[in-house]
Amino acid sequence: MKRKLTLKSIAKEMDVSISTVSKALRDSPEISEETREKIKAYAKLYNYKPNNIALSLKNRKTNTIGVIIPQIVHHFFTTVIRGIEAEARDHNYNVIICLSNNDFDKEVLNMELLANGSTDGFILSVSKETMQKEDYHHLNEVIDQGMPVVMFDRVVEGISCDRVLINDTEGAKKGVTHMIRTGCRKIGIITSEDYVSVGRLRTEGYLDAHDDFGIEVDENRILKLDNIDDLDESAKKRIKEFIENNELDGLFTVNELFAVYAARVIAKSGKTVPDDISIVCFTDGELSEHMVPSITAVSQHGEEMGRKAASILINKLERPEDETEEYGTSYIETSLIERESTRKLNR
Amino acid sequence: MKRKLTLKSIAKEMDVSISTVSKALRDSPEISEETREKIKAYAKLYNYKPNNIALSLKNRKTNTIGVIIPQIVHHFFTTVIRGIEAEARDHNYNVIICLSNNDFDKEVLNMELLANGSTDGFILSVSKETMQKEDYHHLNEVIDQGMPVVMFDRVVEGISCDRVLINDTEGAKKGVTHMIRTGCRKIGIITSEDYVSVGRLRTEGYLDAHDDFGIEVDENRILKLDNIDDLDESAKKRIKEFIENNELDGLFTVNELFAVYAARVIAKSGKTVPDDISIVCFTDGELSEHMVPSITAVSQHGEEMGRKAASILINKLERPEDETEEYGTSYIETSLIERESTRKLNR
DNA sequence: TTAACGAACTAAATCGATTAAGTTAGTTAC
DNA sequence: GTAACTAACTTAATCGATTTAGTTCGTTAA
Repeated sequence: MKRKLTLKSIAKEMDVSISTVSKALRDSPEISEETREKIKAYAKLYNYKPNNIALSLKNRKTNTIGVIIPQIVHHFFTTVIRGIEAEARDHNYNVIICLSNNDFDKEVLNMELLANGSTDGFILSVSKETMQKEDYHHLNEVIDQGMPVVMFDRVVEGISCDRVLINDTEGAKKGVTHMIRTGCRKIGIITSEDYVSVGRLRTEGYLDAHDDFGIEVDENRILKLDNIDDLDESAKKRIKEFIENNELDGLFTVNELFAVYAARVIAKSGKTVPDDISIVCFTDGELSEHMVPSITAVSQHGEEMGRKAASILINKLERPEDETEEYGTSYIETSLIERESTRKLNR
Repeated sequence: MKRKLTLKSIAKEMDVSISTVSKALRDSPEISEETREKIKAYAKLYNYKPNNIALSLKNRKTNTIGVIIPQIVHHFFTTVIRGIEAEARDHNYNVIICLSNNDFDKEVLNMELLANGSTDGFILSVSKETMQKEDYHHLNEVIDQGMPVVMFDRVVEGISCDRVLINDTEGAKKGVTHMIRTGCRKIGIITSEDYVSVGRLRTEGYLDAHDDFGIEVDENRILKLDNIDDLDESAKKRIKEFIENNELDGLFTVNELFAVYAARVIAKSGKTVPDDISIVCFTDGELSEHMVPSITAVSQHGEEMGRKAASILINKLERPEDETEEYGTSYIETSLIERESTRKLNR
């Protein structure tokens, strides 16, 4: 086992001072050509790499972005991370990912941990528990210390930070409009209670689409579930009843899981998709792509979202003196991915 | 914006030396009860937290585990990460996740980055490109510097490190045996070329199961694809032909994607699952769970695997003087999750 | 009376890097 | 001949923490 090279060890070996080594490696004109070349050759030969920890301490800059997300298992988040990673790499930043598992305490813990010198800023999607508690002291604390924060997807109001969102209303409207255009007139929606922002906004899009075509909305065709993240037994039961008790010819769901389970209920009831009933879901993931029939989906463009969030954060980090105290909200456009669960549009 | 507290700023404020503050906060008996309490009260009031970077530099220990994985989009990896996180948290370690995107250069880059002071050790699953290149200099380098490494799932030989694997052969055997027991006699397998270790081992399990029951294996029923990670067009084509040209009553696949696509081909051909043909796949994920019909799967117990890998690594980190140079391989048992794609066993 | 001791601190080294502020020796200018 | 200048270094401060090795002063023992 060989010990890692340091400036000190090189200096000793080459019989010069530490600063000479440092300057030589950074091509300072203060050091003679000859000495410079000699030191650089030695460093290269033994593969010297500066210690990042020491650099971070000295520079009070880590060049690292902290990402805190509720769960990684969601395909959407993995695409967002990919976007963040890509943008970060382009600007020489590293990315540290921490999972909150939708747990408030863990979110706080992770932030405190990373805030103590490990990162320069944060990109985060707040956990469900945090939203319910409405306790944002940990966010305010890091912001107060001068660390920029960018929230995405699940954002809360009243925090001094930038936001990146998808246009939920517009996206839902696109999906529902597509069903209307392809002949559906009795479209149901499986969404969340209004206190979950994405649920509320997507429900709005559903209503907007109907409005545009002058179609009356039947309140019975709106199912609001508590939990938008999981598909538990009670949700399954309510979805089953909802589909059995409504004569639907179209169904919009705010996530993939609801759509997949609904498709299962529909298949068992002997109806076919899309002939008897069309399905469109929010979120483009593996499930909707691979199901039989595959499900038409409103894509959230997670990668683009990640890139955007990272780009905003890095921008703030690079010019910290732009303390204009101005925060913006960026919207990522959605797009409809037509698959087998909807009829073809006759143009 | 308020600046972060440091020992220095506290010392100045309280008119004592830095070391007094440090000692007081660590409850050293060298400091009088009175001073200690005063300093601790102040630190608590203003929420002092030591700077991790400074601690890491001083202690030459980061208490951080670096995790390098090919892709996060795989449900399996997300479960492994959850296990690593859980075990790490229990032992006061942090986890940094880096994605290699199956790219050799990125794997090397990530390792070098993290090795320069950011982590104490590594848990990794090598990228496909690395396996093909058989270039492990980056692994040997960090190991040479005294950083312990634990490989999981996709491991390579000839590296001085511990390994955590699932019992691939046993798992495949379980799946195939289940089909044989439920009456299948013409079972096909969609696997990878033998150079991908998991593919080779799972094929072995398939053969073993047949052996046990004295059933002859027809070579035509074995399909070996190049790429086990994606389902590209050429893979789709070969799977389609494979199923159409074989009179199968059972199908085992080494991943979910192959199974899902096969199910689609089978459905289109008018046959039904499991009545005409049973399906079992390796890897328990969201796809197999939610498909209609849902697919019986060999679960890899990713979380357990992550915990095990982290536990081994942390153990090495905590007692570095156990330089016995002995490395072991741990196996995680698989289990069969019976779903709708196989017939029920008559007991 | 004074050496010895201990309580309660402080000073300084250290981790590994960067960099402003010296230092030394040789060259140039007048 | 010497002041001024410069090339090529070195010293030392700094980032924020810990820790070993002092320091100071009051108390105790002989």
